[in-house]
Amino acid sequence: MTASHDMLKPHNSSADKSRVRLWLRLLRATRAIEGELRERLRTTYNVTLPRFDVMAALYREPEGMLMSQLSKYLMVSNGNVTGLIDRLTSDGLVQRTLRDGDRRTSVVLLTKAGRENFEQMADSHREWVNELLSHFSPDEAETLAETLKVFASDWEGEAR
Amino acid sequence: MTASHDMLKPHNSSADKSRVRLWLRLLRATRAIEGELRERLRTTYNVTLPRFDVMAALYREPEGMLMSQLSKYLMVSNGNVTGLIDRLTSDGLVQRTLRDGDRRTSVVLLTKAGRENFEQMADSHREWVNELLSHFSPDEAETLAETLKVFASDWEGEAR
DNA sequence: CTTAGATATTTTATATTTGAAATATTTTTG
DNA sequence: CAAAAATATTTCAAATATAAAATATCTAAG
Repeated sequence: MTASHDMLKPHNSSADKSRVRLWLRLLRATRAIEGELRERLRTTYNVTLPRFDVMAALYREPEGMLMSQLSKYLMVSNGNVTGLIDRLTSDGLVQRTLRDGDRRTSVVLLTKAGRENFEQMADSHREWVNELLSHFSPDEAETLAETLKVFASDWEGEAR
Repeated sequence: MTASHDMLKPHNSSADKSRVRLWLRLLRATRAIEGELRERLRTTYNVTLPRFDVMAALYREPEGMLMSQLSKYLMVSNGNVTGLIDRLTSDGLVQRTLRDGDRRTSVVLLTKAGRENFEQMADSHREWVNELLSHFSPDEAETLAETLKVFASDWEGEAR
C-alpha cells in the first residue's frame, strides 16, 4: 500500500529520517503549546481543554451539532463525546434538543450561559495563541497554515 | 509579559487570526496523524500509542531514564508515567533498577524483550510516518522541521 | 407490514491523563 | 546534628479517551 517499493534499495533511510524528524517536531511543538493552553485555561477559567474544544466547536454552529459531527470534527471517539456533553450539560453550558424527526439523533448546542462563558475565554485564547506563536510573522503563519491544510485534509472528517 | 501592548490598538485582530488559523491547522494535522498511527499500532502490534512513546524514549537511552526525565521528555505528568511504567513492567517490556546512591530515584530501561519488541515496531512506524507525510519532500521536511524547532524549544524540557 | 441491514448514540471495561496530596529521601541551614 | 527546604516518585480522585458491545431507531427490500 505504500508509495515506494524496496526492491532496488532495501532502505531509503535518508529520506525517511527527515520526515520522521518533522513528525517528532510537529508532535512536540503541538504538545508544548497544547500543554501551555491547557494550563492557562485551567488557572484562568477553571476549564479543561477538552471542554474548551467542545465549546469552541459548538460556538461556530449556532444551530447545534449532532454527537457524531462533534466526534468527527474533534477526532475523538463517540463515547468520549457522550461523557463530555453529559458533564457540560449538568453544568448548564450545553443542552441536548430533539428537533429532528429522527429520534436516534440529538442536536447539541450551547446555552446562553455557555455562549457567554465561551466568549470570555475565546478572547484570552486568541491572545495566548498569538503570544505562543509569536515567532511566526502573520505572513509566515498564513503560508505555513496553507502548507498544513493540504495534508491534514487527507484524513480529516468533513465535520459538516 | 506579552510582546505587544494594546494601548493604541484595542485589537490587532488581522494578525491574530493568521496565528490562530495556524494553530488550529497544526492541531488538526497532528491529531489526524496521531490518530492514524495509533490505529495502525493497535491493529498491527496490539500496542497503545502512549506505550509506544515510552518505549521510543527509552530505546534512545540504553543507560535508562529517570521517571522525571521521562515525564519531562514526553511532556506528561509524573503520575501518568508511573502508571505506564507499571503496566509495561508487568508485561516484561521495561524494568526499574536502583543503580544510584539516591534511593528516591529509579532508573527505568527496556528489557531485552522490550528492545526487540520496539525494534520491530519502529520500522513500521518510520514507514507509516513517511507515508503519512509524503506530501512533503525530504527538503521541505527538513526546512519545516527547522522552523518548528525554534519555537518548540521555548517550552520544551531539556530531557537530558 | 416485517425483517434485515444501516445509522446514531450510549454503555461498558479498561487505559490514559491530569493535578493535588502524600510519601520517601536527600540536601541545606542554622 | 536537627529542622526546614528541596527533590523524586507514588498515590489518589476525577476527568478524559479508546474500542467494543449494546441499545434504539430508521430505512429498505420483499
